[in-house]
Amino acid sequence: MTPLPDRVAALAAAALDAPVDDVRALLAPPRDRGRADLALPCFQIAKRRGANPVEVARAAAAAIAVAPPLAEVEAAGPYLNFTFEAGAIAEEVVGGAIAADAGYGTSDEGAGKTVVVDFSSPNIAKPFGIHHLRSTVIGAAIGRVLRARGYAVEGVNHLGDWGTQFGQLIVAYRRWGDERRLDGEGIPYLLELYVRFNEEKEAAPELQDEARAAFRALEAGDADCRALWARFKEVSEAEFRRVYDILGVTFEHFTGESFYEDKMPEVLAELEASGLLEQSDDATVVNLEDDGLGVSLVKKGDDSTLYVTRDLAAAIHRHRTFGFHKALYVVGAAQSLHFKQLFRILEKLGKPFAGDMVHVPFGLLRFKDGKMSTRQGKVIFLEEVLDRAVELARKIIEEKNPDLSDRDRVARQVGIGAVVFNDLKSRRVKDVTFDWDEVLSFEGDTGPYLQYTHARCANIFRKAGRAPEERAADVDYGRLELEPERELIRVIGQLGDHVRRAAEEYEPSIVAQYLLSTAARFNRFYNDDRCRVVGADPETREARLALVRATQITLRNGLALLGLEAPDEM
RNA sequence: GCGCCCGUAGCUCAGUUGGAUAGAGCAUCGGUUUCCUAAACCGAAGGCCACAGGUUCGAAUCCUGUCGGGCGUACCA
Repeated sequence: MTPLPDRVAALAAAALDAPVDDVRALLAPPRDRGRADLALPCFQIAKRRGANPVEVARAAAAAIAVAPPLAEVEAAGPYLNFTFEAGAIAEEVVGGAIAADAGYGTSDEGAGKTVVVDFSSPNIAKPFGIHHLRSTVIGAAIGRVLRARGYAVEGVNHLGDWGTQFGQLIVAYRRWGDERRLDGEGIPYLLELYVRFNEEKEAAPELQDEARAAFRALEAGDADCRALWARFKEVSEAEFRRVYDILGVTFEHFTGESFYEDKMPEVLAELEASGLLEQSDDATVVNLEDDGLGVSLVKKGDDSTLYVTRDLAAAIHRHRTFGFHKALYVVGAAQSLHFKQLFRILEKLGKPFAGDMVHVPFGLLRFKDGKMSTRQGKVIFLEEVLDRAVELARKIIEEKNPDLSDRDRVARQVGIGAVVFNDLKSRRVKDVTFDWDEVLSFEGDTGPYLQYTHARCANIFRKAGRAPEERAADVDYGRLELEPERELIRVIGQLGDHVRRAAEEYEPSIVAQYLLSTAARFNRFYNDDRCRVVGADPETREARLALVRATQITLRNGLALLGLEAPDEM
């Protein structure tokens, strides 16, 4: 059956003598106040024919025959408002959501297309800090949203496992390292060495030269340096995998920067052949001054490589391997220039896919008193944050629902949900200031609020003595006619639109905000005495159970896109 | 200096791609539980949408400029 908005667009287009597509594009749910389900602003259409929009709306309203599924067509000033019969819209939205179930909100518009998502990408030998959560959680959510739109997604963890910093670490370890402490303490010990190196470097600048030499040796294949590097990497990956398990984040590929080591000579040769390389102060650069992008250093004075060199190799390799539709880089906004340079160089190399590469930036995580700095040891370990959140969730459960059978599991779901949601709820470009109170908040616009709302839905089914999956044969959707019900139905009907926008804009917060408004609508319904489910007459009860089920599906699917679990009880 | 990003309630943020009277959460004050979990709900208070111009029937949204903040600006990533 044709979706209701399309049918309205057809009716309105006929009455207005305007193209259906134009009308369909203008048709939108009105802002909260109105009662109508859809509204059509008539300004543009009126202007095109030099008429008064108020007149146009009034004439159109008179010309449209009000027949099911429409209950009312009204001209409100320059707007044309449409209201559906309660049963028609409820059947389409609620019935549709229940029928689609896990598929509700998805689409196949990306079928046959592959998107590569480069995200998380922490640096080896450094702790997985709270600041890595941003790329990890945002990138993972973008990947899930794209999959929901039908795209094939290749998630790549571009581990920072190559570069001068390993020269630094090798130097630090050779000078001050202690085998037993490395064995026993792992990453925190490596962090200690890294911090010490950066402190001592202040007084002894020659240390930096030593570090560059060590990295050069590493790149040249020096056995000793290799062994140390492999050791650092092994210690780090163990910790990272633990964190990813906790967050439920997976990758198709764990190809770090070192993976491209043997692929860089080819790129450098291609750059050379294209005449893009210049010598400048001993270094090898690509000059992008004409594009207003400065110069990009592809090789240092000592011939060792840089970040951009590896990213060029990675981009070419990825296109060769995946033939991607888009390649996304979920990396902090601070690296905007780097990506502009990278994409521009690919363009200059004549790579046809250069235009399909997208930097998806996000804002900096900062402390109240300034920037987070690994070099100074100013980091908050992600695991500490998660542990505290889970601990607090456990405490709250013991207070509010001490009989809950699955306490540990739910505490984990809720605690982690709070931390993850907190990072996804605002537009990603905004800088965020780390605040324990905010991260550990479970009330208001939070993940636990959404999870709690979902649990309420599940609880209604328990109270009704019904399995949520069980479907009544006949539901009289016309019973859903009270205002709180109608508003809940309207919002449920918009999941797919919001998933689409989130995919188009690579913006998980669109889903997060949508879920908050869905939960708010449901809770209003839930708290309204007129809308009680279990005590209602049999017909109304069935209809409301269907509405609760549709809400539950919407919340559960949306939470899943963000990487949050949806417990049935908490 | 130049480039990119941000500026909406005391604080943290939404604002459906330019539409109707700018909305939430937190904090403050007041209320709701013999009734499906109060991690909730209802109400009060809180606004020069940084500022100034411009485009438009219409601007928080688009353009220009100013101010404020953040980030970046070659041998780190």
